[in-house]
Amino acid sequence: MVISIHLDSDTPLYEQLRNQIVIGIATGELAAEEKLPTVRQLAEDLGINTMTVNKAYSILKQEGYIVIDRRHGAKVSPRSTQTQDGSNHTAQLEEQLQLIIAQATIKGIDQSRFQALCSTIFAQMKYQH
Amino acid sequence: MVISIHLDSDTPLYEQLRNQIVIGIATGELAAEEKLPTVRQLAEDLGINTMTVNKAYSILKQEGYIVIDRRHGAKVSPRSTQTQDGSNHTAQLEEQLQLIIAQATIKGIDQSRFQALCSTIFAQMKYQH
DNA sequence: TCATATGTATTAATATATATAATACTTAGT
DNA sequence: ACTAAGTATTATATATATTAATACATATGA
Repeated sequence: MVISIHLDSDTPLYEQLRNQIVIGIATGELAAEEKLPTVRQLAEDLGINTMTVNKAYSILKQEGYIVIDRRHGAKVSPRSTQTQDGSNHTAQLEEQLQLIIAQATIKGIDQSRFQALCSTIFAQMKYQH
Repeated sequence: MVISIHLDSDTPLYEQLRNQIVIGIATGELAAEEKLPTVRQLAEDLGINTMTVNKAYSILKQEGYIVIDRRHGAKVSPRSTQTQDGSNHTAQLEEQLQLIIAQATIKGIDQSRFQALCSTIFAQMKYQH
C-alpha cells in the first residue's frame, strides 16, 4: 500500500498515517491479517522518525484496527475482531457526522447530493465482515 | 444558545466553540443575522479567556460563518453569503466523509444504517438558503 | 462631544503536543 | 546465540493552546 504524508499539513504525521491505514483497511487495499511494514521500514520509506510511526501503530492497535506481536510485527486485525468494542462508536460517529452535515448544509449542499456522495464513497469500501 | 465546553476534551476550546456555533447555525438555533454574545461575555460565562473566544470568532469569520463589526459585535452571516466560496469545500467534505465511512464500515455499520443516521441528522437542520 | 462597549492587538508566561535523535530493552523465532 | 520486531527512555527543539494583563481603534448613543 502506498502511504504518502504531507509535512505541510495541519494534521500531525502520526494521524495522517493512522487515517490512511484505516482507509486502506476499509477499501480492502489492506486485507485482513495482512502484514504491515515494520515501524523502522515505514519510517525510513517516509523519511520520518521511528517513534512517529510507532505512535500511529500504537493508536491503531488501541483502536483495534491492527494487532501487534513482537516477532511478526503489525498486521490488520481479523475481520471478526474489528466489531467488538461496540457502544460508544455510534455516539462518536453521530457527533462527527453532525458537524460535517452542519457544515455541508450551510454551504448549500442538500441532502440528496450528500447522500449521493456517501454512496460513491461506500462503493469504494470492499471490507467485508 | 447554550454553549458548553469540556476542559478534559482533546479538542481545543476554541475549536469546541467554533463547532458548536456552526452546528447552532445549521440547526437554526442561531438564526441568520442573529447577534452572538460578545467575546467578553461568552468568555466570562464559560470561565475561559477572552482571547480563546476571540480565536473561535476569528476562525468563524474567516470561514464566512459570521460577520463582525466593531460596534455591534459578531452576528451570523446572512443566508446568501454563506455559499459563496465554492470549490474546495466538496473536496474537503469528501475527504472527511471518506474517513468517517471507512471507520464505520470496519466497525460493521452498513450503508443503510449510515444513511438512516444521516437522514436523522439532516432532519435537525433547519437552515435554509 | 464624549463616554462606552465592541472586536483586536500586543506581550508575556506556561503547559502541552509534535517530531526528531540516539540508544537501549524485551521478546520470540530461526 | 543471533536477529528482527515492537517498545521504552531520555533529551531536545519547535509549534500550539491557553491564560493574563493591558492597550488600541472605532462607531454608536447619550
